[in-house]
Amino acid sequence: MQSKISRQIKIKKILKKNYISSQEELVQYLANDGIEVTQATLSRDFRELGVVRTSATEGSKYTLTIDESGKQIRKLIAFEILNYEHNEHMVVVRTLAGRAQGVAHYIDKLNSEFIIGTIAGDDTVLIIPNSIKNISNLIEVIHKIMNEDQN
Amino acid sequence: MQSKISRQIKIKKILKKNYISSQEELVQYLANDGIEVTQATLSRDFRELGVVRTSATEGSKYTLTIDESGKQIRKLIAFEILNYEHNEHMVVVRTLAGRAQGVAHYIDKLNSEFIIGTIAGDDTVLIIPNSIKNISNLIEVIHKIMNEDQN
DNA sequence: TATAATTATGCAAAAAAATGAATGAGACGA
DNA sequence: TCGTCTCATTCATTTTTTTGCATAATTATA
Repeated sequence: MQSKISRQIKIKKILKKNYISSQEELVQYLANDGIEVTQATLSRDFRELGVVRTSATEGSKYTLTIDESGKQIRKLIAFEILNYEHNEHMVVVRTLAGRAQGVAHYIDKLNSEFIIGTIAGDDTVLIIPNSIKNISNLIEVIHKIMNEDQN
Repeated sequence: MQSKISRQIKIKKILKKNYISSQEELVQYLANDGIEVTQATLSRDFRELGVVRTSATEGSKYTLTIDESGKQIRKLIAFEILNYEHNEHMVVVRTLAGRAQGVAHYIDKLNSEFIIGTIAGDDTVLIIPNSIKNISNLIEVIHKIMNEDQN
């Protein structure tokens, strides 16, 4: 029996390549790969991975959503952000090298009313508030992201 | 604050702002923030976070390395990569939306002899081999990254 | 080199996460 | 409405991870 993460990696691959329309079906696919799990576990995996049922031409199938709502993504972002600073006009977030684009993308997708845009370099994200009056609200948003750890 | 991840986030912040030259010292800082841990735990945290002792002007201090060797980064990359495909000339890796830059950065830093460069869009990384003869070696590298989960 | 200071690690306990079995909940067609 | 199918959830259990303590190993210092 492999680890959870390797099972989830496998799930991503299978969903990408095959037409899977029920969790039980995926149980079979995984079994063929020597991974034994029950439907209950897949239900949880799907939630964590952000898998959704989409209606295809023939019936419906499961697809990977590339959305940013998964719990793992949130943890990931928290890990990537090192710190932040701000002045009266904007907030600058420092990230691990090469991760700024990803962090900015996540922040964009939050659709926060306080943010009108982000710009990302290699390890720096610039966040522009909709008003300088909202800098503090904006900081609160960032702070929350950094301390993301509730399950 | 209780979880490991939030403690490590805090550690990153503290190291960034303060001059910490021993693990015991950090124990104190954390205690001031209401986080109680022992030196043993910090020793392990440092390894996981890639914290190193650097010699500063006055003595030595601990610094965050922004390197790509940490175990957490490897797991993260494996999570971000969805799949890959290739033709005779190159390999194309698909990632979660907005994560391609980060993945490409990681791949660059591998300094693989088989890779002469990467180009990243939003969710796609193009990897160019040093020779078309090495496509298979290159694929092996990618494959290994995707299945990164040994502890 | 000897001593002190600091960090890493083996081990056991505690805490947290993952999992399966059973079952509840919801959708859908007969 | 009833029965069927599928997914989500609860509960109990197993497995894994985290952690502190004690101490070994290492590093710095006199």
